[in-house]
Amino acid sequence: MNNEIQKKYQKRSELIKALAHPTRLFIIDFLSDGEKCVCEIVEQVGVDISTISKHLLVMKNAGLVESEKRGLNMFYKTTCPCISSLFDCLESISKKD
Amino acid sequence: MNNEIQKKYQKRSELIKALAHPTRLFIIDFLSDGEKCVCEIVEQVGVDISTISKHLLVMKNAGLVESEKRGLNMFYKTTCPCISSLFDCLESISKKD
DNA sequence: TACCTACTTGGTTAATTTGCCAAATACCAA
DNA sequence: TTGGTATTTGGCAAATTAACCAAGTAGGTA
Repeated sequence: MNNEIQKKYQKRSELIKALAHPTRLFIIDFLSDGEKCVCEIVEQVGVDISTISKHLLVMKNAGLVESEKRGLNMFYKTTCPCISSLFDCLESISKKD
Repeated sequence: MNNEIQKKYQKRSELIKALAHPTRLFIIDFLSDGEKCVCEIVEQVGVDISTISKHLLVMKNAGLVESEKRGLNMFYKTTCPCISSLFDCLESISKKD
């Protein structure tokens, strides 16, 4: 792999890594019916708020979600409607087991 | 997240993790025009053959590729034609930067 | 101001992943 | 059987990731 090719797949893998965690996948699904604030996500997932905040940062850095502060709350929403079709593909692989 | 939900996203993340490495993504693309033996992959990627072998095992365990031995060679091919559409989705996110 | 709530960041530890080398295995040919 | 090629497996060190707690920051309210 030359340098340019390497860079292409590096970038692609960074995006995929940002999805590659059960909690982050759950959050993506949870956000699919509209934006949520951090405390709503924490309530659903049931881990420490700092852990959720870091997961959200990972996804934000990857461009998967975006956030907006209103009052005391930080609201997160997905940036990409195509994500769900991606999961359809993944599910079809899973079913082969 | 209750136990069943947890399990669902756990499984999904395992599949995604199997994709989440530049070398493995390259291999998936490289296999898209037909099966290849391990030494052909090694030649393209340029890392140790044991490293490639382990990457292939990760993808095989996830159901992303399958293998067949013929003579001295082990041939690998993808199991899922939908993978490339998945990458189209990912690229559309990447371009937002 | 002082205090409260919502969230982020820093720091530590444990677990997981990766890559290389060396050794083992599988198949083929002389 | 001896040896050679292709691949896998074991083992180890380095790098990365994840979870928690504690401390810090931002905005709202009394």
